[in-house]
Amino acid sequence: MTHRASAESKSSRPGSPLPAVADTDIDRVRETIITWFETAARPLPWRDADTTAWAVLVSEIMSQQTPVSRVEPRWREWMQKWPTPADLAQAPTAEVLHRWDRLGYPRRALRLQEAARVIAEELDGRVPRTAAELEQLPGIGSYTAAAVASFAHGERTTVLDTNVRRVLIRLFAGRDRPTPSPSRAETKWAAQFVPETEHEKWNAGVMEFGALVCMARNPSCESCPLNDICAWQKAGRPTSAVKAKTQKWAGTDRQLRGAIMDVLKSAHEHSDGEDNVGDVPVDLFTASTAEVDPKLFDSLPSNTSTRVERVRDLSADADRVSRLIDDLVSDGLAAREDSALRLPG
DNA sequence: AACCCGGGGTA
DNA sequence: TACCCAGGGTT
Repeated sequence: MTHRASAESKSSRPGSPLPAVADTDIDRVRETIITWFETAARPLPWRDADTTAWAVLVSEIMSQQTPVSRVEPRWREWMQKWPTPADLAQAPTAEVLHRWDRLGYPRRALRLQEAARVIAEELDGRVPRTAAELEQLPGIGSYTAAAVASFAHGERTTVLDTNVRRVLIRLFAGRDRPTPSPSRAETKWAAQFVPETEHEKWNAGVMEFGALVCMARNPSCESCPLNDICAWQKAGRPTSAVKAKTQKWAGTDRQLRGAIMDVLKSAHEHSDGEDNVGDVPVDLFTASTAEVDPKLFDSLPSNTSTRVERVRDLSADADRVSRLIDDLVSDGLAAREDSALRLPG
């Protein structure tokens, strides 16, 4: 009980109040989560004791909005190819995007390289140690800064990802899911759970608990070691009336852009060690979508034709394709001089 | 606060 | 189909 109550006013609208939490419950939850984590944690490679801060940072960027199972193989390849910030800083951007593969949100790869350049060129190759400093780097927001500071450097931060938010909201607010984005009040509220010692175990543990027990969809409440104090359980596990709105995908620029990136990466892969690809894929797009010499496909990988057809299927409008390609160039996703669009040879 | 940014697995 | 996933950035 006590004076902890005031972290929340009536500010966070749809979610309503974050309740005061009794000290006994805080102790119970900390102890339970940390104990559970010590036996149930997945053996993720970036949790190994000898993992560098840089490698931890890469794992966190890759994991943004991306399931861990898909990240692991890419992360292993990256860390073998570019073990230090200086290595990634010097890599051709086209190759960086290619090795990002299909993890999604390729801007993350660009920003990771930008961050690598800042670290290599301005910070003497050292990953910043505090969350405040980390957050100054491109592509690193409040979550990633807190996570890297905690997991790589042992700083006592409040790591608040979607898992942590869901676990705490269920346990103490009795709701099934958190609001779309955390308020400052929620971050402050969540901070009270982070213990003085073993804070890395808490941060990693409560995240893991959300991923393996208190999942968004079919949570394992039957085997949950905290279901006796869970406010959501006591309330009968109600579901939110308001459903999160999901973005359209089919037919959007987003889908078309992804298809274009797919072709560019395919062509880049084929261009390794050769010099005959040039900017053919771009010509395929910017030329009339109605008429393309089939011989152009001869110099490309066998599946490029299929990929280009996919782009055509998504848009019969050549201007739209051109515009998206221009956007990709201006966004740096296909830098002309750096070679994703104008392919290396 | 609202919106944009990929892609794949799953119910 | 809709939802979910170790979020961040822009307007």
